[in-house]
Amino acid sequence: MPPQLARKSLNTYHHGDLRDALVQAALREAEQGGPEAISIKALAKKLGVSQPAPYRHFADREALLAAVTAEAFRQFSAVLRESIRKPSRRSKLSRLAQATLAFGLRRNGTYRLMFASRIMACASKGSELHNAATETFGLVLEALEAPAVGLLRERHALKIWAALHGVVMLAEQGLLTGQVANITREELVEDIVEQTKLALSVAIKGAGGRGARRAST
Amino acid sequence: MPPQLARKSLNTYHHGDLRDALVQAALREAEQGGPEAISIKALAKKLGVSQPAPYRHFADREALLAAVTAEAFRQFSAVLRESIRKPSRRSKLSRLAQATLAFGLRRNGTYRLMFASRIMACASKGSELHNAATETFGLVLEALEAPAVGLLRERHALKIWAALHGVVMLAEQGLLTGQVANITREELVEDIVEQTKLALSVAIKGAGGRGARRAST
DNA sequence: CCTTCAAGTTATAGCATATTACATTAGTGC
DNA sequence: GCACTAATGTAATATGCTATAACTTGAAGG
Repeated sequence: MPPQLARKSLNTYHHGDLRDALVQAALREAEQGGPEAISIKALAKKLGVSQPAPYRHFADREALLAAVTAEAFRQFSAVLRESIRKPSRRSKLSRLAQATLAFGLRRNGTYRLMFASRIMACASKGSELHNAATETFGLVLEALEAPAVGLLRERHALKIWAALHGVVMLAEQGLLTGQVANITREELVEDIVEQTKLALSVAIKGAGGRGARRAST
Repeated sequence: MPPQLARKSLNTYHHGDLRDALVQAALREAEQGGPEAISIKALAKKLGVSQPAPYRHFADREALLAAVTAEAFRQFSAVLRESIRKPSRRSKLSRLAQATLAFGLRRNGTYRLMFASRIMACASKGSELHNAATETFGLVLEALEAPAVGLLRERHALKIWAALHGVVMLAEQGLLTGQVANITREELVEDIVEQTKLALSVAIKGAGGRGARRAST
């Protein structure tokens, strides 16, 4: 069932739910060609409306991209949440990390929409987009499942979050393959997971009951 | 001295060195607004030539971006090389890591050109661009200055390379600020450096003379 | 019924990429 | 010196995208 048939009636002048249809169609476009593949004109044509019609729902292309990116974050969150939900012999952190890698590679266009476009940088703090992104990060915190206090835990969540992000981006750019080592991306991610666990355990032991300011010195 | 005056004579029909002037001017543009700020038309106007003139030197916009990105990598390499050259009480790895962060934030447009655009992904293996990027990664390997064998060393270089990359990107997107912790980006980077050193030392001890397949299990 | 408003439409302006055909200059062989 | 040729520039133009302005349609409420 094509989405444009989801309009209220078949011969209407009005589309019915153009706003949502635009977001969904744009997400499909981004899936293939990334953020730059999203074209207002092309979307309008595909949905059978005139070019200026989308501007009734979004002030400009940026606004559409923001909405699409927020939706992408929600889908990403759902995938991550699912990865840490069901029990497994592997740790939550490992599952979330591998799920992140898989999402970043298989749905790379969507991933780039979230992390490699200028949209997030422009999102204000309370915006729908910023909230969706923050919620995603919350899942990393959850997956860490460490007996660490808030600050230490968040610190390590940030580190592994950044590292995973870096692996996905570099892998997609061909900067990981073709090196001396024939290490797979999955192995590298698993390595990062182990390294995080190690560092966290050392930090907990080292900091003890102190203020947990630093792991070294 | 404006760069367009570097032409061979003042009243010539031909520019003299349009190709290089385009790359330099484009890099300046990217410095401000990132890859998307590079416009063939605007560059031509700024350099005082007609719009199609640049197409004599670059097949299309992509080709220009590739050349500009390669130049950006060379500049990035120079900065990193300088950071690990002069002696200091801080470790080479720490200096390179902080230099990467500083470059990524202060010259973010250039940084995004290198790491957040689709150009690298399209670069073939022997291309000027790919070579420039690979050389940059070589500096990370060099900065690691560990008594580790090639494979283990490269593995950890990849991990810290990815993590630094992730920190820069997330920081620029505002996904690091506004969390519970008031940790600065510099502290986070230093933390990553320490974590890498820790993991590397453990891996060396743990793997010993074995094949160094894994750090765990 | 008929007013009103949200959500469409056509028409158009402006800007960017890229191509084609033509013009000019620099360098080379004679 | 001079003609030829290749490199490098120009003008004109086609195409595609964003965005705005002015007009039209249809549904919903008084």
